[in-house]
Amino acid sequence: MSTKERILDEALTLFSQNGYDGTGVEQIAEKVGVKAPSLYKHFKGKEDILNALIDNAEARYEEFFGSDKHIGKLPETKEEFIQTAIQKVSFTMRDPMIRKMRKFLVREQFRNERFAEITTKHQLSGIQGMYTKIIEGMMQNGLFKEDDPELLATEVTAPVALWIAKADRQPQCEQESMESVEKHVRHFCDVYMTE
Amino acid sequence: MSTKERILDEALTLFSQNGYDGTGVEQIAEKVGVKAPSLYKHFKGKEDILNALIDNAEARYEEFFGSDKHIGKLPETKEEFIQTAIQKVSFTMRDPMIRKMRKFLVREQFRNERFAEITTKHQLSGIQGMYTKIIEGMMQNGLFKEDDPELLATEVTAPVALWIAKADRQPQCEQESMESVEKHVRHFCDVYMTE
DNA sequence: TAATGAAGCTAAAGACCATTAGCTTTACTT
DNA sequence: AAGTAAAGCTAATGGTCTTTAGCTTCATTA
Repeated sequence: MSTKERILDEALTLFSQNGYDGTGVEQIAEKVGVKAPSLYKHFKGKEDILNALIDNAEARYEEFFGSDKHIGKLPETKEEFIQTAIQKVSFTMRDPMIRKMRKFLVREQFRNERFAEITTKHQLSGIQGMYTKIIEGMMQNGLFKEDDPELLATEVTAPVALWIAKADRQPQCEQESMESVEKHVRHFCDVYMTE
Repeated sequence: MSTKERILDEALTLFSQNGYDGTGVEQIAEKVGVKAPSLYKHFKGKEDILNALIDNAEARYEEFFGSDKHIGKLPETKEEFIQTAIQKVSFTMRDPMIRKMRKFLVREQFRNERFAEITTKHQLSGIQGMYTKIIEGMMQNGLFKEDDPELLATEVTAPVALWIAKADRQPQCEQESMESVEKHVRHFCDVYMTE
């Protein structure tokens, strides 16, 4: 990993922990194993690092949710739907990179319009759009009762988003959150899926 | 309003806009109409202001959700449930004080455990607890089908929380969010309420 | 081999910021 | 009327933080 990438990596870690204003360039440099002025060989300034990170966040979004590839094959049974859903949540909640990115966006979402938009994309449009398509497909296959797929996508993903946010704040609740998620998803399936 | 209260008021406004680290004591003083050193006649330091604000947030939570008073009388029809729900959301989304408090907590939730806990209370326990009791009561009155009231409370409140968060980030979406809320609540009632 | 440019370093400038010291005013109390 | 305490002010201190200037090293290339 190049120094430039290492700077971005450590900056993201620190920004997600202490926020942009709460992080000094010296801290970033120290984590990278370099003195602060050396950062300026790679970035024009502190804000340039921030902008590079948000560029990455946007690119990551496009890469992940830009095409329909990430949907994969549609679940064919209720249990398969539940299992893949839980597994996705567990991964999203625990993966260090995704976790850092999420906390970073939550912290900096009010900085300007661009941050706001990208946060909405990551937090709402992306995952809800994905589940809209999955449910739509499964509806056509007769696995879901006829209903508005977008509405159902919101209803299944929104509680999950709140529990993930809680686990980000209070990591000791991670297990508890996962249990709530499973209970919720099962209930959702009982209500909206066909037998 | 006393100077001390005015300081807290302006500090909350600025902290919700620019964050704690992004706000200088001089800015607070200027909004109050006073020079920065005068703040120290009322608070021991900048962090003391922050702590007073979080004390207020906690007190406000206890006052509002501590007793069951805030539940009021149970809705007696589907339409009444929908109307009161929408009205509560509209108020919560638009009231300037509540909005500032919410943005403040979202921004500072990772500062320490106390902030994390109070944010969870405001964002999850409070409103979900309220709806758990409302739905529970209405279930006993035969207006809701038999189900787990806590689960239903989560399912009706979580999407609302996400739309409110979106409207905080992107105020131009406020109307759109309210429409989504209404659509969602109506769908929720169609599914879980008796005829 | 000489030249070049990338990437590091030290030292320091310059801005900003929270806080303190010490003075003044004002209002209330005795 | 004298005393006192609250609440404001100016000036300044000490610290931190971002950024720049200028030097060194080293690898690559002409």
